[in-house]
Amino acid sequence: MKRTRFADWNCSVARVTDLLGDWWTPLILRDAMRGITRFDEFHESLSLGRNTLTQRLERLVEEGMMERRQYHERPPRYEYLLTEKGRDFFPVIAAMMRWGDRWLADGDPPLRLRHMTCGKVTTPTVVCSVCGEPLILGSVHRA
Amino acid sequence: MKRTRFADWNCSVARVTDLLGDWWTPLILRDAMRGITRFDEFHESLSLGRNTLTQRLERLVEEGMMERRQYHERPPRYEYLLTEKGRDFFPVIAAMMRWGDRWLADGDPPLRLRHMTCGKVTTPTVVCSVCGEPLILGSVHRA
DNA sequence: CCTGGTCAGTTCATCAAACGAACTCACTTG
DNA sequence: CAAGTGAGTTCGTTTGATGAACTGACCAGG
Repeated sequence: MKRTRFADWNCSVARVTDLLGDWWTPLILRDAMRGITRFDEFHESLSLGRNTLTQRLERLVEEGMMERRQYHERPPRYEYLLTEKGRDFFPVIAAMMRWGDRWLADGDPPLRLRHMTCGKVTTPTVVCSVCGEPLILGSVHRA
Repeated sequence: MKRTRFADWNCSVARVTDLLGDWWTPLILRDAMRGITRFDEFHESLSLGRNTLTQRLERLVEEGMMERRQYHERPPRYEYLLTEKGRDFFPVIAAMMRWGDRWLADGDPPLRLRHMTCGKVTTPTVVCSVCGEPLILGSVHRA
């Protein structure tokens, strides 16, 4: 029995989950956002099966979130770089970090972020694009 | 062989992924945020196996993201309500929607959100908590 | 030349967990 | 009584992760 697919659901969350709702893909993306590009680096960082890593990287390339760039000719060697589409997933990762820091951290969060523009230690905050107020559950409804 | 666990990783994204990075949990949370509370409603909405739904709801209760509230005594009947911890996951879902709307939608996004405070159709935006500028990959680094 | 190391996969056997159907139990309703 | 509802539980099958090993194409050094 094939795993349930959500790609055709008329719902963004379902479609995102279909693409990225597995154990490894968010972590691969996080690593890619940290600058990791090569198969071995991903493998070392995450310690997942090589077949699983291969498959996930392929999927991310297929979906246009990563591209392969050849960095060595013989033998052909590729690195995996985030596309715009892949980089644009950063706010999701940031929101996850925010939630995890608040609710799953034992003490200090594992990692603090500094916003380079204002120089301050920052907390990713999801806000309304129009008025800038933080969006919380209950403050939005279907348009 | 037991699935790799990330709960002890010193990394928020990994911990969040350990808890929520499975196929169904984000969708269950989305449905809960839409107001669904009962076992049958979840089951109907998502069409997943009843055992899988049971297990996921249990996990969410264990993790303190949902609580069971008895709404009928004989036989005992429970509904599943989001806690503060569960509601605070909304920005992650919103960020996923934002990304999905932009990159996975064929035409119009399936769902537009209206922000009740300002009354406008809104786009969830992840910003710096200090200066309010949108956070994109590359604009933050480790503090 | 050979050997060993590196890199990026590929293969394979095993097992956990999803899947989907059916079942179970305790009620309620007609 | 039978049928329906709701919330699980059980069970057999299949999928896909896991972890180890293998493979092939190089390169470097002896």
